[in-house]
Amino acid sequence: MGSCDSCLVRNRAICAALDAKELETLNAIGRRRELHAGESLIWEGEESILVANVIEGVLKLSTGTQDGREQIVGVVYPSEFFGRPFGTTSNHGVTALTDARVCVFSRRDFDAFARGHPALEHKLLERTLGELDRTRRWMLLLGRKSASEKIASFLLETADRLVEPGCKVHPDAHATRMTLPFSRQQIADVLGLTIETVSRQFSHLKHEGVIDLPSRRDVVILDREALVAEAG
Amino acid sequence: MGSCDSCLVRNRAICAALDAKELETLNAIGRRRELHAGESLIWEGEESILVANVIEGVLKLSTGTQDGREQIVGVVYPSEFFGRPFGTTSNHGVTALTDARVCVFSRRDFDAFARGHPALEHKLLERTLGELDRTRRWMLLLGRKSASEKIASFLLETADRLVEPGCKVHPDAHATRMTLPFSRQQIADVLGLTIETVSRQFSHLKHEGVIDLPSRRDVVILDREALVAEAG
DNA sequence: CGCGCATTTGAATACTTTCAACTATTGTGG
DNA sequence: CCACAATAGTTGAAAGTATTCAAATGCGCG
Repeated sequence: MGSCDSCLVRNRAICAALDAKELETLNAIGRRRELHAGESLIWEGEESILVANVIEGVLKLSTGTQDGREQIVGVVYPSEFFGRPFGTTSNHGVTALTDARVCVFSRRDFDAFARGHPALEHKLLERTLGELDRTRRWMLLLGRKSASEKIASFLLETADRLVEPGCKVHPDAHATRMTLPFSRQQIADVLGLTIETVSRQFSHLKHEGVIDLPSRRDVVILDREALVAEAG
Repeated sequence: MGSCDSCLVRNRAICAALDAKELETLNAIGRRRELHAGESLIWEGEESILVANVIEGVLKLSTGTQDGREQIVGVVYPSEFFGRPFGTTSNHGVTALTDARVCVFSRRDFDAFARGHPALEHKLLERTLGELDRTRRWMLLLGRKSASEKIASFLLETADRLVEPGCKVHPDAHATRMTLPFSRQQIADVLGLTIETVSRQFSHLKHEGVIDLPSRRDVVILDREALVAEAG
C-alpha cells in the first residue's frame, strides 16, 4: 500500500525516468495523501513547502485578486505534477476538485533528489515546457474569444483530458460523455466568465442539440463537429 | 565578434551554467542573428527548428485565431531564452518588436547539447518554471481584470522588466520613464483589448495626472501609487 | 418527502467594441 | 527643408455582449 510498485500512475508520471533503486529512494521521501473535494494542499502566496504527483482525481490551480475575483490557471489530472520546485513561494493555490489521492514530497527533499537525477529533471523540464505551451494557448481563449467560443473550447479540451490514457488502441479517442469535475462557478473561473453566462451558454448548446445535460455534472457531446466549429 | 566571450548577456543567460570549455562547444553550434523590428524568426504551427537567447532588443510570442484575432502570449527581453526545445512544433510565432540581436541554435543541436549538460538543463528548467508562473499570473489579468486594471498592470510590469538589470545597487528599481517596445495595437494584443480602448485608457490616465505621454512610445509614471491602486 | 443550495432564467445595466471621423506624427520625394 | 502622403493614434457615437441584480426552478442529500 502506498509504494511506488503499486502506483496507478507509475509509468506515466515523471517517476518513469527512474530505475528500481532510484525509485526506492524517491519512495522513501514521498508519502501518500488523500484529499476530499474542496480541500486545499497549497495556498497562494505561502512558502513553497511541497510538490506532488496526482495519482487519482482532479485538482485546480488558482489565483485571485484581493477583492475576491478568482481565476483558475491550471487543472491537474492523474499522473501530472504540481507545486513549485526550486522556488521559495507558491504563486497559486492548489485545491482538489474531486476526492483525490496524491503522492507528496517535501520540496526541499524533492529538489535535492532531482538535482542528483538529471533524467528526472529532464522529464520535469519536458512536462513544464508542455504545460507552458498549454497555458499560452489558454491565453488566446481568455484574451480573444467570446463566451460561446470559450464554452465550446472548454468542453472539447475537458473531453480530451478526461479520457483515461490507458487505452493505446485509440490514442486520439475523445470522450463523448463525461462527468465534469467542475461546478458551474468553477467553469466560470476557468473561462473568465460569470456563472450566469456559463449557464446560459450551456442551455443554448443544449437547445441547439449540440450537447445533452443529463445531470448537473454530466455532459454528452452530441455534435462534436458543431462544437469544433463554435470553438473558433 | 559574435563569440560567447564578448556576449552582452553572458552571465545572465542560461549559458552562465557552463564552464569555459563547454561554452566553447556551445559557441560552435550557435550563431548570431540580427533582426529588424517586425521581422519574425519562428512561425506558429511550423516545425520547431530553432531556439535562441535574446542578446539585445525585445521580441513577442504570439498566437492567433483563423479569423485574424491575435493574442501576445509572452514578451522576451535580453538574456531570456525562447523557442521550443524537446518538441516538434512551435506553438506560437516569435517576432521582433524592436531591432534585436539573438544567439540562435538549431533545435536538434541544442537538444543534444543540453541532454549532455545537466547544469544547463537545470537552468532552463528554473527559467521555464519562472516563465510558467509569470504566464499564469497574466491569466488572472486576462480573465478577470477590467480595461483600466489591465492598463495599469501592464505599465507596472513593463516598467519593471524594462530596467536594465545591470544595476545591482537598486535591485528593486522601477523605471519612472520608459520607451515602450510596443505599438498601441501590440499593447491591445497583450491585454486582450482593442486599440481604441487602450488609447482611451492612456488618455484617461494622462488627464488624471497619473502618467505623462511625451511621445507615442514614451511613458512617464508620475504617480506610481495610483497605478498600483488601479492595477487591482 | 422536504429543505437547502446549485443552477437556471429574466430584465436592466455597464462596459467594451465597433464603426467612423479626425488629428498628429513620421517618413519621403521634390 | 518643406510639403505632402502614409501610418499611427485619438476621440466620438452607436451597438453589442457579458455582467449584475433578482427571482424562480429543480436537483440531491438527509
